[in-house]
Amino acid sequence: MAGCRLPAPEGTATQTIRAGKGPLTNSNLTIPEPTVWRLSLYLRHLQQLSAQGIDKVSSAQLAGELQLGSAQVRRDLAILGQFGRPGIGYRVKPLIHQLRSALGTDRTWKVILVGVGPLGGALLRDEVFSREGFKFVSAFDIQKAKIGKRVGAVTVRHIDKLAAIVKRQKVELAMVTVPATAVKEVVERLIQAGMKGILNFAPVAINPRPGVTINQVDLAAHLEQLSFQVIRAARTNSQRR
Amino acid sequence: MAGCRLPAPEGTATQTIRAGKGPLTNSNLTIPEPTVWRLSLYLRHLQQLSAQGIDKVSSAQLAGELQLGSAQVRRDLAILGQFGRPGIGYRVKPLIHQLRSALGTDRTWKVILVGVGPLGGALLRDEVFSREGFKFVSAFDIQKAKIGKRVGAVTVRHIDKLAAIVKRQKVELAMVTVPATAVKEVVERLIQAGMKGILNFAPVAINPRPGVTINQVDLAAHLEQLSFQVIRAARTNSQRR
DNA sequence: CCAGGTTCGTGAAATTCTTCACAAGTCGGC
DNA sequence: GCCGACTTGTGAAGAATTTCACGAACCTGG
Repeated sequence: MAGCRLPAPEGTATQTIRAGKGPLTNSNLTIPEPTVWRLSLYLRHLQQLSAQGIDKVSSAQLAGELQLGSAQVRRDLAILGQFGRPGIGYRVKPLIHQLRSALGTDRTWKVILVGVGPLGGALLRDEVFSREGFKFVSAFDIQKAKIGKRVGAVTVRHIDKLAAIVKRQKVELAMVTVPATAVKEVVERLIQAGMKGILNFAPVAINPRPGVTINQVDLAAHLEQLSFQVIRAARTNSQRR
Repeated sequence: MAGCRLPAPEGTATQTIRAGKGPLTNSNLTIPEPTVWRLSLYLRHLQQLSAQGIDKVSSAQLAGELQLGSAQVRRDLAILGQFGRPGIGYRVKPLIHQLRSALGTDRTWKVILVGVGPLGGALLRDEVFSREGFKFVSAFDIQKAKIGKRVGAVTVRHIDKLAAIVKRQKVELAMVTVPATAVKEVVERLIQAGMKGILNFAPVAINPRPGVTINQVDLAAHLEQLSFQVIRAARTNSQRR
């Protein structure tokens, strides 16, 4: 999170379904940070609806299922352009397409993973990523014993091969699942190799470089948030006497 | 940074923590949601500093390392009570203690995990959780082949034993790493068993029950956020001509 | 074609969160 | 004991986000 609130010109596909009315295509709008996060939520949920054969949905329905306000849903979706139709709701398929376009997953991203421990291995095997447009092209580790092994769809290579492969294949995203002590060096290598985005799973803060986006996934923090909320719930309950 | 916002916007309640004077304390203050998330950040970073033998730190220093404003750091920490000393900064150890107290990790939480696939196995083996006060007491799966195996510190049991063990051991938190199709049923069982907090790793929205906190960790969403930011960075760069 | 029931998009209000800016506490040196 | 350099905590201002509430679009059935 940090101070990451940059302008986000949203000038994507101009596919305006509506006929008749002026094609109010989206223009240079900055998408609020909290909204971007919710876009992922919407996308995920719409995909489920789509899988169930549902082809239209109202803001109220989405809101109910995702525990949000309907106005919020409408405001969020309106940022992508006019997709809803009054009296009808949103058509699921086009909306999914538009969300992917906004998030950047309307194409395939090449991804590498560094650190094939238990967590790294699990991520390599998880099909959810390829389903969403992220394709592992290689994995790296420093332990000899792991080199050459096949995990998920890729073969583990020695980390010294990293730069070469990243450059040859023009990989733009990386997931880092190495021990905390190794993170700094690995990230440094990745940046040198020209990586554009890095997802770090170790609880270590990295000072960023211009032109490179570094995000962190802190699993312990997720549990802490849960613990906090559980306590809070208990407290407010007992106070509600 | 990463998990900026909570994946699942929960019923925004209010937590009260009281700020008195001395070391302990806290009372009726509602902690803003974004702040709670940052508290985890601070905690993680302070633990690192502490491990390096550093015993005091200023808001400006923390802010620099975590990419925040110093005022924000001070405002956040001030919620816990007066811990800083003008001219000095914050003492690391007590601050850690206070953060853990606020987040609820000043004690040990018993945790179970349901769904011992690759991801579940990785989580069971990850020591970061016990380091932060979360202790796995058992793991469950439905596949016969896995029952009885030892993963990390626990033995895998059949899911039918879930309710009994949860009740006997008074487990309050659960991590769910089962396939999307099974989530609903598993969550239902957990709630029946009296679970207080549930962390769901499948990309499925769950409708919450009163008294139970359900949070979601959506790994694909984290990648999507990264992809979005990378695109945005590229765009703003090219526009800056 | 109208009436009644829905539902979107969006100004404007309300709320929440962040940043500014400064009084006041703390330290070390002399 | 006083000075200058630092640093916190916090009112107040500012910015961002959410929510309200309403006009207009849209469908169905008469």
